[in-house]
Amino acid sequence: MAKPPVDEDRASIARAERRRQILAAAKHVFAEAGYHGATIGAIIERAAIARGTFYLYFESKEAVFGALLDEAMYELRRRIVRVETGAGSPPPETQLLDSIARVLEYIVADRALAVVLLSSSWTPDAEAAARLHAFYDEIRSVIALSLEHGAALGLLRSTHPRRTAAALLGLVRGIIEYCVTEEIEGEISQVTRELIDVALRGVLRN
Amino acid sequence: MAKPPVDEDRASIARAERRRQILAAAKHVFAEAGYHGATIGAIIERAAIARGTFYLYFESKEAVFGALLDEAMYELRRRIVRVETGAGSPPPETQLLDSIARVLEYIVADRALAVVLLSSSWTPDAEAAARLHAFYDEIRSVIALSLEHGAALGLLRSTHPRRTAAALLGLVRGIIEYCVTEEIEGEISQVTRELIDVALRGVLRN
Amino acid sequence: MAKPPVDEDRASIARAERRRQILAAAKHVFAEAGYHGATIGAIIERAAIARGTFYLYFESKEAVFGALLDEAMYELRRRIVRVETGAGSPPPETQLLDSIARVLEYIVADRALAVVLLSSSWTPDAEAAARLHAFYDEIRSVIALSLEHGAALGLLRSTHPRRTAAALLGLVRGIIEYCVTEEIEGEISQVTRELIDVALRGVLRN
Amino acid sequence: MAKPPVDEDRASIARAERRRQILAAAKHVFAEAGYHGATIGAIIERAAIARGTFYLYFESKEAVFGALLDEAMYELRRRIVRVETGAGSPPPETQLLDSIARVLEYIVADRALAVVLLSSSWTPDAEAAARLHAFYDEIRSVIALSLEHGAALGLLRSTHPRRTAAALLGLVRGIIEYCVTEEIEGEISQVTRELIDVALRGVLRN
DNA sequence: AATGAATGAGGGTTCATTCAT
DNA sequence: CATGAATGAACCCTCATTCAT
Repeated sequence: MAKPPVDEDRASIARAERRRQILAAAKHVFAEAGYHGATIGAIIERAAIARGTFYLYFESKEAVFGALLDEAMYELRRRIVRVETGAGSPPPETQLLDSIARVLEYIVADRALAVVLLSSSWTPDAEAAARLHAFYDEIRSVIALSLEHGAALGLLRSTHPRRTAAALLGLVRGIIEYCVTEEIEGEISQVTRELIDVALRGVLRN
Repeated sequence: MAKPPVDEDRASIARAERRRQILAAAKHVFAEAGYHGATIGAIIERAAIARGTFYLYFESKEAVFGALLDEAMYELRRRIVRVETGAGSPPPETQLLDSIARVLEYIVADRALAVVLLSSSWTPDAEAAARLHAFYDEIRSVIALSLEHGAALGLLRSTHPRRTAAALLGLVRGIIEYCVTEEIEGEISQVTRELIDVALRGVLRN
Repeated sequence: MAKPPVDEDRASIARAERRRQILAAAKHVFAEAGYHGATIGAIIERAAIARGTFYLYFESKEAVFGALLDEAMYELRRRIVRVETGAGSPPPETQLLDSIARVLEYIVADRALAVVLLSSSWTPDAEAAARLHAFYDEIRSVIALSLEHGAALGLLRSTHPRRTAAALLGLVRGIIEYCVTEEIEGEISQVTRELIDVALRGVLRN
Repeated sequence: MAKPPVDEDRASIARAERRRQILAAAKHVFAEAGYHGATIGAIIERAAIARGTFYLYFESKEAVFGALLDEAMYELRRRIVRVETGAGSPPPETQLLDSIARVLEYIVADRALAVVLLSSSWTPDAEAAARLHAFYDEIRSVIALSLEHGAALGLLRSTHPRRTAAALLGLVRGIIEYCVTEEIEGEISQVTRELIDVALRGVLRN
């Protein structure tokens, strides 16, 4: 009674491993060529598997792309927490800083993923594009709510929440793009702090 | 023989007109489908020309895309001026605001162009991507220089110039994306003011 | 004013010619390999055209097959006329004989077409199969009606019309298959007469 | 050691059983999709066996198809007996009727088999097609011989034997197709009698 | 004996590009 | 100059077959 389960486990672990391997290959190919430019040929070459094997793990090119996005979105959502202002909570600024730091660390550590997330908002056909779009919308909403909350508490200035949220999301994406392009790893916390500083206090001296 | 030159002019004007017509069609197609997703078939259909005619005006698909970027970059460069601090110059904030307003007006008025510029930074193959990349780098440099300048004059806080520039560029792109997606036209000046406000003073109350 | 129309005509004639050429090639390939076994590669090789050219004339493999069937069914329908029994009409037997002779002549002259029509009633997917099926049903109905008509007039024996019609249709198909396989051309009229004879009077001596 | 043979028997029985199971599954799949449209995947799914297991019992897709035909042809041959005219034999008409009734009963009871037999005469590649072709030829010969025999005895009219045989084979196939398509089971004997009647006496009243 | 993951040749289709008219 | 029919490389995907477990 011991063997079968072990075998099944082994098999299922191997399968999961294979899947990750293909996903990783696909991520790089999508990053380098974009959704349409990416070819199954490139993916399987990078994953060092046969053509047919790919379709054992993913139904289609679209499906891998979707899986990629889903995974990334899941990881990102995990790292973003709404700012709490109850008694005993850490100062809002710290909470915000932590969320962003977690996101930046995750993304900057995975250049390819960053490229996919930053670039694919428009290109791929329908489905996936819509999903990514919805994701960004979700984040903008979180930011907008936080801004309104902060304003209500008198912590933040009163601005058009969604517009400002869009600007701040862009700001973060700008930094990510920079970090990814410039190979700046390591002192993410420093970058994060600067980022927050610009967002909170602007670039003006006073 | 006075005529030929006139004929040539007329011909060359007609030719330029045709070229614009193709470029405009291509812009929309690229915006809707992305670089790889766009097809010559879609472009010529929209431009209402024959297949062969396209190749009379552009060497290849890559070439139209390049021309599109070049034109846009030219227009954008025209609208961005370095902030001057000499005596008699308008206040720096005003100058900055004017630059951004001009850029926003141009871009938001041409949704398709905005989409192409925002999305294509990674996708198309090599050449054009590099050019767009270089363009964004150039803008980041302009911003970084302005930041350093402002800091030297004691107007701005001292920050890591390129990093902050990247953040600010992202901020502008975030707003553009928002305006383009949300169909907010008309009160661009208002949006611009808000944008500048966030950039200069941050979201914090004090 | 004379040229353009002529050009158009020439072009449209050339186009029709090309289409026929592809249809003919497809007919042979379908006859040799069946619907699924047929490949576009085989068709274009036989038609001596490039892969893409095929798709300039037909939307898909299914489409050529459909066009093939439609054409054949049109030709067959033209050759089948309901037996008339009004005063002054030729004797029913003669009319029947003429219909069948016309059908046999058409089909036996085109071995490949015969094979396609005889074999494809089951295989190809859905659409075309249904169309062919409906066609055979239509013919069975014509036969059944004629049988009922003949019985009402006291010319024919009273039998289960649809069952007998199915048997007679099979009889004709059996002969066609035989003629096509055995390379018997030429004296079709003789074969037709025999066929009718068996159908009308059976094989029994008295 | 008395056991091994028993084990072998048991094993060989089990093996034969498995084989039948696969054949049955294959028959349905071939009937539904045709030779080329049928996939090993569909067969093993229907047989509820693993992919590799299939190849333990059949060398290839072609091989199952061949086995299917062989089995069917064997069963059909068993049911067709040449008409005997010796003293003490049952009347020829009865003998003929019995043969056909046996064939019809066998075939109509197995719709899938009927479809395979009726449709696959042309499609599958070479080998199997030739075998089925040969089988039909064999039947045509039996019929032709019977016709000649009957004519020699003065029972049947004198006709071109092979041509008439082809027509009669077609007639039977037409009825089979009808019975299979129209879901008419049960009173096969009635259908058979009608069939023979048409074949022997034709549709004419006199 | 049984399994099912892996393979890769080959199928249908698209589309950037050319060239005779 | 303009046209659009023709081309064929390249793409995504399927499926018969193999082989390590």
